[in-house]
Amino acid sequence: MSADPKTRKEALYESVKAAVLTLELPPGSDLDETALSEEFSLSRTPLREVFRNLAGEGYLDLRENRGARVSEMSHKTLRDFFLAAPMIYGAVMRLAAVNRTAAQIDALQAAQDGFRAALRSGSGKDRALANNRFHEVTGEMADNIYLLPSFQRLLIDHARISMTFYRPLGDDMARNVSEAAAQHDDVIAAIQARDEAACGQLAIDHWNLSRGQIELFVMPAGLDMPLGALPSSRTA
Amino acid sequence: MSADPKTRKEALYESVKAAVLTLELPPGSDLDETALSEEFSLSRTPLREVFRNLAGEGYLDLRENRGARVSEMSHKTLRDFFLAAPMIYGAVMRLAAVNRTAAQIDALQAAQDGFRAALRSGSGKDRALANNRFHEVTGEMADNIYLLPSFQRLLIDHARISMTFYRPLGDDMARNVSEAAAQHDDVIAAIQARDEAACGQLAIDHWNLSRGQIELFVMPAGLDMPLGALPSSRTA
DNA sequence: GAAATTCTTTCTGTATACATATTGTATTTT
DNA sequence: AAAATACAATATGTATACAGAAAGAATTTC
Repeated sequence: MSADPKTRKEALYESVKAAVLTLELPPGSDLDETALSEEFSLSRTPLREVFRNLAGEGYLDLRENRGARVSEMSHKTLRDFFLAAPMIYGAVMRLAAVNRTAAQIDALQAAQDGFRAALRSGSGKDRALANNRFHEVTGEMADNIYLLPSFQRLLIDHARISMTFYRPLGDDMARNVSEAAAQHDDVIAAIQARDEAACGQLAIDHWNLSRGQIELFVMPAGLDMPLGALPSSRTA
Repeated sequence: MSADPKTRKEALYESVKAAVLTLELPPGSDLDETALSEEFSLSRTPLREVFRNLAGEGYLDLRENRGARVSEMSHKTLRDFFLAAPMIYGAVMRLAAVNRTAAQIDALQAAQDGFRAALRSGSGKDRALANNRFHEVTGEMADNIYLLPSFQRLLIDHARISMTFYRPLGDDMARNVSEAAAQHDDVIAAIQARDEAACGQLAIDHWNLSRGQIELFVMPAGLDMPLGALPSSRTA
């Protein structure tokens, strides 16, 4: 483990963050202070500070006298998510087109390169993290301190929802992620061109793609089975 | 000071929060850990936890090796604020109409009673805090975990901006706050009626009233003075 | 044998001591 | 005298020890 305590805190922060986003730490799971403080060579004091930071950003829940947990996901949060996401995503994308700097475009392109690399050879977790990074950069570009907190919370659960529902299920899935990557390229171009209207439309398109994919798994097509195939309860 | 440590932490939290909202602690001012830990009979450990909570909610900024400061306000934050506020306020108001519970309506009415009481006999700080409380309740009613973080940050700086610009300057001011109170009454009625459209319109009206008042102070009418009244630099 | 209660163990919260970094001051040097 | 450097004082970050609360295990009681 690294010598510098500041680096070790950073490592803990990034580690927990990635574990939450990839569902390696599923919603509701408990975090063990003692185990983590040994793993990262930190005493409990700085470790608990990191927990509090992560709680403030929406990754963890801190319960009185009862330790830290990964923040929960429920039907309600899913509903809240679908309500809030289009508005916030649209606003962030439009602002990104207006406020982006040249350096941020490079960062966005780097994130997109990472995303495509994850598509080619990475795991589902790598893909989720790379996609998350891409959208984090758009948030930095939008550069509005009042929008960012909600946007970042949406990104957390977007990653987790995607990890839940985007499973490797053949061609449909492959086409979907490839389409998402193509949209990312369009987003970069529109942001570079400072085309606010195009960014607004791309936000909608990108959201619809994501939403459609999620809905497919939440509400799959009904099974097509002849009635007679099911034994009735009378014949028990 | 209270015996229960949990209560003392709560007291510290509320005290700093109110001081930030009322500009008693102006943006950028340093917080003294030692002084506050003595004042609230807390050791530095729990005190710093409270600081971290407040930082997560946008009240404070925590700088590495350099203590806590009240979060800054700048021309940029003011601009960010005017950009984000209408959208978020509108969304929260509409959702409040849809999701409010009966108990929350009572809480909202209580907040409004407190606001009117502050108008009659309270200080500017009391008014700002009571108004803040009213809008906090609308946020609770909206009940969307993704919108709340941004909404609450807006409320912090709305209170601080109002404290800066709404000064007791005679009849204009009195008419303005009285109008605001009347709008609050309309808001309660519309939320009670679950009238989402009316709430959306009231959000716009209420925002415009607030915005107009701020603009009056940011951009006052130019002085009307005859040219000859100004001594020219030649006559020095 | 099942339920309840008590005791033990484990974990969370707080205080304090110590290490490290920063800031202000005084001294030295040019 | 001004600037720079070294030193002292102060404040922040970390570790650890202790106190208190929750959870679990074992015993007792019905």
